[in-house]
Amino acid sequence: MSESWRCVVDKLPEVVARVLGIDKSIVVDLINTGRLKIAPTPDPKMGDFGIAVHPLLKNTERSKWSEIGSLLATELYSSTRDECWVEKVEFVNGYLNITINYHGILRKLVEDYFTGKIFRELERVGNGEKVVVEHTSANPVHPLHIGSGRNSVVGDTFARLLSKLGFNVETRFYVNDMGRQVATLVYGAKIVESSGISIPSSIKPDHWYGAIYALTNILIEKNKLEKKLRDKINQIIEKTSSLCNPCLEGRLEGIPRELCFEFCSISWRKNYRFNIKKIRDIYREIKKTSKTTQNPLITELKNLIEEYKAELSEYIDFAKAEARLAIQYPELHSALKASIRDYREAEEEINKLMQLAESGDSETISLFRRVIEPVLNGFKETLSSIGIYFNGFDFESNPEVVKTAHEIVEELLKKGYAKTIEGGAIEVNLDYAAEVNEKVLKLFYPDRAGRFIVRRSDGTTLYVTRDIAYTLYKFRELGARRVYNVIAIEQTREQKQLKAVLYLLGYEQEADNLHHFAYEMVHLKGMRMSGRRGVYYTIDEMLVDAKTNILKKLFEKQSSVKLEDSVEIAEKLAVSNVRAILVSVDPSKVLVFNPEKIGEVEYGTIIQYAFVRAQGVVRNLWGLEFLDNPGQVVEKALGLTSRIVGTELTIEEKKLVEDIFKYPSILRQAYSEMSPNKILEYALNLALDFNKFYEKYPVVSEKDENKKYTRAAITVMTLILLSELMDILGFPKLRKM
RNA sequence: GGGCCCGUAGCCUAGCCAGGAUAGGGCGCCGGCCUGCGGAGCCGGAGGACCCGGGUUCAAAUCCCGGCGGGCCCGCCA
Repeated sequence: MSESWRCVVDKLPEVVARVLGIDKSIVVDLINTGRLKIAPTPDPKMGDFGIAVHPLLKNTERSKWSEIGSLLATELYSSTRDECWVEKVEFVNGYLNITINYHGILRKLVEDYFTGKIFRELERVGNGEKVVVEHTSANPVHPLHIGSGRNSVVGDTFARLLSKLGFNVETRFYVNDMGRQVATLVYGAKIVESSGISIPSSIKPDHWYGAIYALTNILIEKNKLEKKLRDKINQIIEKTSSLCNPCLEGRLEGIPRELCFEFCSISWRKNYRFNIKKIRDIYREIKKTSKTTQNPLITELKNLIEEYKAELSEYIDFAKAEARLAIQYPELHSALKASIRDYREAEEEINKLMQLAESGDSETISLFRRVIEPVLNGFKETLSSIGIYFNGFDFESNPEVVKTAHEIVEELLKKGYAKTIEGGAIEVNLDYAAEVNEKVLKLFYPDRAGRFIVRRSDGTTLYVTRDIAYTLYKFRELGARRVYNVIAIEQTREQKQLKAVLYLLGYEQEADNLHHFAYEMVHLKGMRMSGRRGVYYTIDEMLVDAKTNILKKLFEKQSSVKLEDSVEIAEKLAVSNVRAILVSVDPSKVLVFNPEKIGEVEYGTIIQYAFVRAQGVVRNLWGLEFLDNPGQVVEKALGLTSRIVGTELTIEEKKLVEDIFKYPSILRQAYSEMSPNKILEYALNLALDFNKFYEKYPVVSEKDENKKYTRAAITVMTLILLSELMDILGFPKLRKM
């Protein structure tokens, strides 16, 4: 269809110039500047696409529009009918509506698709260029949840798309094995190990270690908060006590007597058991008083109590999380609780572990690796269940990369972009860099570029520093010509800093070819996820929920599918639906997901169903199984080319032909705009349009041979495209359902 | 305080960058349709201040300005 557009647009200037007696170049200019626009019509009855010619008629009286318009239509028709597959041109209130001869297009499509020309052309986009896609890269301290799942699916889908476009794609998982979070996990795991507890064979390792991490973190944080709360209470007691006498003696302006009594009550009973409830009562009174009084002592006390309340609610969150985990994992809870008594000791231990790991202490590094390994195995298991595999895992603690990180710091110092600041840390001044380097300026504009630390005062590197080194590794060691980092949008600043440093160090090409593929967060309805508290909705659970839902439906409708097949089918549909949900929304938008409604979002099922139906047609037509031998089906279909003649296409058929025509441009668009959601949307539309076509027009039993083979060709093209799209979307392919 | 992103029916979403006709889908809701290439479907219906207010234009969901609401970022964290 777009070829027809282009063709018509090419002819347009000459026709318009002739009819309106204006200069051809004016029209060309209007088209090039987008003032003359071409777009699909809102209703196929009006034609297939229309050109809005209002700007040309601007100076013409409205009453003469139809006269001139009709003339334009006739002239345009006669000069495009043969070359541009145009069947009809009509003028309707300011639009030239063009109806296409779909048969011409269909014949071309059939040839291009069945000879594979379309797919070969698409592979020339990448032309074998090496591209590294880093995705998932979740901290190995808890199982993959729906947020990391979005990363995985978006990244994997994009990588698959790049492969289809002929890029030589390598996917990498960056394992963070030396940060504070991992150190916390290792600290907890050591306690568990020394208590003689080993992982039960029935529990998936990432979930087990996720519980250890959460409990360790919770116990430390709780302990810390307990101490803070106690301090705060003491401060409140002190404050109120000091107010007691002055208040009673009427030396505090604007404070009611009742409040004074409350103050004193606290003061007088401070040597007995303290009643926490009292604080609430006082707070209520103080809030009332603070509305009428400006007394700074009251404001001070109010702030103090508000801080206390905030800390208390945080404490309660942790306590709840602890209680839940204590019930689920009693042995872990009691072991950890017995050992984590003072948060200062624990944090000291954790810091020690971090420093040892960063300094390259081989024993510590291997301890870290040993703890992380089972978690990574859990990740791999989850990911493989949704069809995601990596070409490699890169460890942050890799000595080579750490060494490069230090070299980068030296280089930055030498070039004058970084300097040692007070306290001994090394800081990069990007504000200065932005003044001398336009690329850096543009990267952050209109925001200030700012400064950031690349080496701590104790000599260790930071995440960004190591990330810079890792990026160079991707280009130099992995041989990437281009790199996509699928990383949460919240890390945009860090990704810019990384890019800026590449520019500053003279890696201009690498910086230009480094892309941050940013995606927004996933919010769960009715749940605030937090890895630190062990609250998350995991991919594993999501898959089970989806599967259960599908099975329930399957049994309700009493399908002809055999019982032993139904579980497998439900599993594959679950994978499709889960992947579809996670890729369905534009990456720049927050994805809100309600686990309760998992059975209601079934994009995957819809696509699978169309795929199964199309296979059914081929099966009945030629007795061929597409999944066993797609080549044979295509060959058979190619034989139809000569038999596609003459018949008028129905609206549903036209719609499908249009869809099929769009395929290459959709892939290119999804690639250049980094929006894999467009692939899903397109696949969904194709499936829906196919369902409508399928419902209305028989293929196998059609008596009119022209119609029959035309429809067969459309069906096979749809089948091939659905198959290609499912490759990209990472759906398993069903034969029956 | 500064910077970025998002705001489209009860819910979710496309369209916005490159302004055009009746704002496209899906879920949910209501009403129809099974001797069929498998009904996990199809047909029809109800349901919209395209967040608000200005501006530019023959024409604004789309561009510009100003608000409002939500999210994210501005660490010797990762």
